[in-house]
Amino acid sequence: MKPALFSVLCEIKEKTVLSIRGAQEEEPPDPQLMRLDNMLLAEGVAGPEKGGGSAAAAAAAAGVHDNQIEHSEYRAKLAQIRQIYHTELEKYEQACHEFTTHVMNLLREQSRARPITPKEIDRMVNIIHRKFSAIQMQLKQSTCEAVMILRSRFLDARRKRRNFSKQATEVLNEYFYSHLSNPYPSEEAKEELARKCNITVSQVSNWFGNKRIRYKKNIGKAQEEASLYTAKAQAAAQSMPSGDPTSPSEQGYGHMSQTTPTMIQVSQGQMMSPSRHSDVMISGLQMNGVHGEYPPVSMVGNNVQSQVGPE
DNA sequence: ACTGATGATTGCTT
DNA sequence: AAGCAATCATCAGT
Repeated sequence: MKPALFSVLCEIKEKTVLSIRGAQEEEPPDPQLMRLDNMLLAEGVAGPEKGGGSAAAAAAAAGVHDNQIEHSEYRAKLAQIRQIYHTELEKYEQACHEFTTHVMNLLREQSRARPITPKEIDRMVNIIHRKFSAIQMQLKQSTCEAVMILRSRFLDARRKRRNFSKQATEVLNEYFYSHLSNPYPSEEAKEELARKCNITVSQVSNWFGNKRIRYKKNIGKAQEEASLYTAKAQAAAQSMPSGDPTSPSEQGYGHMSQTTPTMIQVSQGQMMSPSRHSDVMISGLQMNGVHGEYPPVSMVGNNVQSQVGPE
């Protein structure tokens, strides 16, 4: 009768609500879904709160270096995605719940006109669930994609490299050209350079690797640059007060006598630590020289994916 | 949009 | 393990 039916409905309703939040705990352990869930969990998008946002904000506020800034930016974006993901998820759960209730009411009314078996109800509810699970799946999918894009954009240094600051290039070039006969800095020298330039040792290694090969490939052009730096080094070594400290302007070369500094030219790199005092250069933070914002990775609409923007 | 410069990665050699 | 050579992907000036 009616009371019986009503209680059945209620029971189903409860089950519904419970099972929504654990779609993957249901029977079909959809491998795809599990993959998505695992990834979201691994990225910290799903799962328990982890004070991500505030930590990122704190890191951003605390100054620090390029890498860390980017990292914190990345985490901030991730937190954003996470939040949207959760609100969306909640929205879906709510909608599912409401819809189920609605259908229940409908069925209940129908039950006055014709007998409705619990099986039928079950079927209906299942259909609804499947629909909403599909939506959830989609949400998870696009969240995953958004995270992946974010990762590749922020964490893969190669995809988003920045040129070194002018001072850093200056320091590296000075070392390179004053050690042209043997442009292979030792581990300690690399560390020193890394410290001076505010980059990592492996970046120094990369730089010298690139420099050596590119110098070799185009000695003609490099020579001009070389003469510039050797002249600078000499000036610095002798601390010549007369001639102006040379115009540091990198592309100002051209005149400069043909000192043709080949790989052997510069005798011994004894004038190593010198110079670098000469020019003013951009004394401020090096990061204001480079571009500021990446593709607007903010604001997320309904679709989490829009979070990372096009490209 | 195109192009040269440049930092990073990959695969190979020594 | 370090370096070289080729290549990728982005930067930055035009």
